[in-house]
Amino acid sequence: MSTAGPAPRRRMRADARRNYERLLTEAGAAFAERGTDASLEDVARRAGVANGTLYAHFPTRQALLEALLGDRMRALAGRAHELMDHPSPHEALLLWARAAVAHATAYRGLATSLMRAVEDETSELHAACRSVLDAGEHLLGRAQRAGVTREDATAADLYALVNSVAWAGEQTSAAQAERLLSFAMEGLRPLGTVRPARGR
Amino acid sequence: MSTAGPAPRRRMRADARRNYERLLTEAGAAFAERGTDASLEDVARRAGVANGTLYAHFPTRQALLEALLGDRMRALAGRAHELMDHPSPHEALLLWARAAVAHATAYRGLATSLMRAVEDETSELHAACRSVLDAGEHLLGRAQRAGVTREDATAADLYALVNSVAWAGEQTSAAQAERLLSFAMEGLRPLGTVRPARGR
DNA sequence: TGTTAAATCGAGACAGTCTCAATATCTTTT
DNA sequence: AAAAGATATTGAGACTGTCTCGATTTAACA
Repeated sequence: MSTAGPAPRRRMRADARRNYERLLTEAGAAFAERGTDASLEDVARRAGVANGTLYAHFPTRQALLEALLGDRMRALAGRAHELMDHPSPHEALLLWARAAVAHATAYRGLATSLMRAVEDETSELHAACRSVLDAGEHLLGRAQRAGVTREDATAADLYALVNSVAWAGEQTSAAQAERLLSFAMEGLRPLGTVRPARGR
Repeated sequence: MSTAGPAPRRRMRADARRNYERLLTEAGAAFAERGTDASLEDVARRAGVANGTLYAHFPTRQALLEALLGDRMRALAGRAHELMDHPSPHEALLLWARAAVAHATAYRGLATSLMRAVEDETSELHAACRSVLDAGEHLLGRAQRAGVTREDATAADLYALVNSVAWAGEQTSAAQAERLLSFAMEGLRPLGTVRPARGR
């Protein structure tokens, strides 16, 4: 639950702030149990508020997701920058990808929203998605410069890969997602090289 | 457009048969342009039929998909069996995976349905999905016995992989899907081996 | 306490899913 | 060729959901 709030130009009225927080709480709960397609009518009901109020605060579903996840996504981007110091560029990339998958699995249906939002400039989630994609690009670039990752892989590929794996995890199990991720990340190693017998 | 029809215990009435075919045609068109979430009300409208008629013929959306895709899916399974004779087990697996991705990309949203249906025994699509999964298992098994594919990969992994890639393709582009597929399939090679410099 | 800007309310317009009793249509039989 | 019987179609209706906007309420501040 973020404490940042909705970018208030001036301080919000007390009732507005209260409703904003309640809506966020209930939306988080609803998304957690029903996925990102949960009924917004229901969210408003659970927050004890008319649905018009929900739409006043969050004009779109993506706005709700941004409010719910924006901070965490920026933290994920930050984590990528920290990992730039990790001794093994390939390991760093794998660790970060794993974290990104975990993030994209927060709610059922989230991977789809994240994928849509990165393309759609008008989405409230767009900026957060971009920051994640850009962060991935740094890690990927370092791995490529170190010669431990295929040159033809792009940041967009990495973003799609992470979200695809998260999507698969939503449909089946976290264990399968982890296995898929390890396959795909191994597949990013350059062709014509000997791969370490232990996948680390 | 299948000519198999709806498993008629006895011959269908002429009007029923006509409506069945029309519904299938329009559903195919609607799914093609709107994805698998297209409005069924609209499908019925376009077919010039009341929506109750649609539900009489196809009790669920998945029933419609089975009628539309069942034959093609069984053909895909058949293709796997043909490929068992291919000289390169790894190449055979790759070729088949590519065909499976192409199939799962027929409609936007299809990958999700295919993933759901393989888990859900009550789905009308379940049997067709199983036959695809089982077919993949044969190809995968041969590649593993030949020592060109990781032992820890399962048929479920392959199924999930193919559908994840198809999903990514839906969200972005066929080109990116192809790249993701090639990464993942390379990643299926056994650890501790030298990989060919050209991905074939 | 009165004023005012801000926020909330909730009915209403619309679209979609799915069901089922009434009705219509085809097929078969005589 | 008409009636009987089986089969299929109809479309209104009960839901659930999205989203908007004019009327109303409420908090903030002098």
